[in-house]
Amino acid sequence: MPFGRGTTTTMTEVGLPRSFLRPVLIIVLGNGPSHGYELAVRMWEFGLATVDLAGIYRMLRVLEREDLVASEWEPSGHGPPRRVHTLTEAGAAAAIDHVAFLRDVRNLLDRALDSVPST
Amino acid sequence: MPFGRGTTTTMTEVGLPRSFLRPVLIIVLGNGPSHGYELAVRMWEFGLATVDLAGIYRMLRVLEREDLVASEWEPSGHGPPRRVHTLTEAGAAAAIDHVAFLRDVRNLLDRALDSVPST
DNA sequence: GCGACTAGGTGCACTGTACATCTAGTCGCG
DNA sequence: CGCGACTAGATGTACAGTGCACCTAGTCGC
Repeated sequence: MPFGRGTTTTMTEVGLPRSFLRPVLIIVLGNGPSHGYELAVRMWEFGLATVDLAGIYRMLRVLEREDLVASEWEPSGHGPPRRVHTLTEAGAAAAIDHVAFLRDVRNLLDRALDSVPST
Repeated sequence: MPFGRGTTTTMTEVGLPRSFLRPVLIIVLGNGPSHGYELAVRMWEFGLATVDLAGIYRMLRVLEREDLVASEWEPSGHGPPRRVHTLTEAGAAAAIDHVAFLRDVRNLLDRALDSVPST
């Protein structure tokens, strides 16, 4: 999974639209603290189609301003220092909400797709 | 279902994110030609959370520029004339693609939600 | 004539995002 | 040592999408 600089990992297969960046980012952070670069991998595995590193870093700053995420620098001794992000309590609550949101979207799609005649 | 002027029908229940406006609009148009005002109702029934009339009219113009939609004015004898929109051949093909897209999103969400420990 | 309702549309400010570009750390190699 | 590859994070900018307020214009009932 190579995440080149401004790369946008355009998979041949489809993926979740970019508008899921925020919920997915919070949810994968619920699987344990991590730094942006690795979060990109997790999000990609989660099904997000286009994973833009720049967008992730920006979103992490936004979430930090909103107190859903806290971060601290950690020397890696194997490259530049990493900024490790953790969900705050509010963030963990948000994660639960976002999972519920994704579930709702899935259920809506289920119902909606039933009503579509064509295949 | 009252769609006041700049109304944004904020349902208490959740709904599909606004980023689905384009695919949903094309899909509901596949159920038969219609005018913007009624399309809003169909989209709302389809599960779209926030239905902004202004956004729909704008999107219809965009789709027309892209030759996915054709429109003609029709006097209604019961209010102002309506602009009735029809899918072009390319639009019908796009509708099929968009249904497939929604199906893919649902399947991705299915898999992704399985991997989430919490409930 | 006037207000309610239907239908369509514009203007504008704000947000989100893609893409390019930049900094800076480690490691391996000649 | 000097240099390139790789990892990690960040900014700058231009452009698209959207939310909200507002505007036009038709019919109908009073």
